[in-house]
Amino acid sequence: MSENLAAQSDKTDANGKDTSASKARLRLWLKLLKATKHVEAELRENFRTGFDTTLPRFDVMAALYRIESGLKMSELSSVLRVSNGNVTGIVDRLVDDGILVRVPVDNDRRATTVRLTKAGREQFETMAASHEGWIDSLLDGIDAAEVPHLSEQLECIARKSTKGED
Amino acid sequence: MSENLAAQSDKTDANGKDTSASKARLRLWLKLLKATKHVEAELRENFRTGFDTTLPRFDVMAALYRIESGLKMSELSSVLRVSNGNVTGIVDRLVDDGILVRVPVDNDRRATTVRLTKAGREQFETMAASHEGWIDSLLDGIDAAEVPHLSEQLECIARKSTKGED
DNA sequence: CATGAAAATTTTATGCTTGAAATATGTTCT
DNA sequence: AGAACATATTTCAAGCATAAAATTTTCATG
Repeated sequence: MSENLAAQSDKTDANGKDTSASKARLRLWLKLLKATKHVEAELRENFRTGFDTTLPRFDVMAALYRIESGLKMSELSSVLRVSNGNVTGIVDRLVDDGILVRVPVDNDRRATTVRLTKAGREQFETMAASHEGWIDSLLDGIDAAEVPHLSEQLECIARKSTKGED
Repeated sequence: MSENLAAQSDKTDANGKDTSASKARLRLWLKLLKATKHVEAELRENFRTGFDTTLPRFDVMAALYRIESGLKMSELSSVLRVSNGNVTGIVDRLVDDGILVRVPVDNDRRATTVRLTKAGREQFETMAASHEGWIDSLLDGIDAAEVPHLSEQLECIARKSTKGED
């Protein structure tokens, strides 16, 4: 849990804020969380009012759009990093809406592949264009020149779990 | 939705990656999301196995710990930026567990104030110490010198919604 | 080929989250 | 006082999310 615990003891700045490294990281985390939640909330609202859909549905569609041959349920679940049961529910609803189809897998009756329908692909393309615009304007407070550096810092956080495949 | 759309047209780098500003922001957003989800997942797991509780419960307790006099349901909901109905449910369960009490508000029988019990304060202190340590180690890939700059960038994203009260 | 372990998925129980409708109380204005 | 509006909270329906148990099918091995 970090080696230099002995060294730091309630330093505070002129405003009384704790300046220890761990408090600074805690504040950074809160800001990270706040920024992310803010963007997520805006996106959710935009998806809801603009397309009557949700972020999780969009995420599933996005994953399947890239892989035209489709993905197995377990692959979807691992790409999206959500639980198996969760994927089952989201996919069920997307199938009901004609956006996805389940295709049996040859030689393995346990598994099913999931693919976008034509309608699903078309809907995704429309939504993806809007989505990119929304993100662009939500993040327009960030100087373009800073983006690479910022990206790199964020990688440092995510890196430890996932063998970073972009 | 951003003024300079006419100017950018499918530039790609040596690896075929789209290098337009909006794609770069999109990738930044995906990294931001990934980092945040990763930390959240670790925290959830730690709260679950270590204290048999959840992040939303901790958030409620944290908000109430700072304000000893308690908060009204609506205040909690606005501090935490979650819906009213959501707070109702979380508070209900925390009250059942003896961590919170509901106190009627004088002169307004519509409202109730919510406060931590003594047990609640004690539990929170224990958990907050662990929480700070978890964050410290989850973010230890970030150079301490970078924290202020990074914080500032993140503020740029969150700023547009919330009149930033830290 | 039987049996048991492993794999893919679904089901179940519980909780978080939202938006909208409902309930109850308070305030204002005539 | 009564009507109309506003505020505080809860309830409701739907969906998202998890972990754990259950189901079905496959595979390996004796």
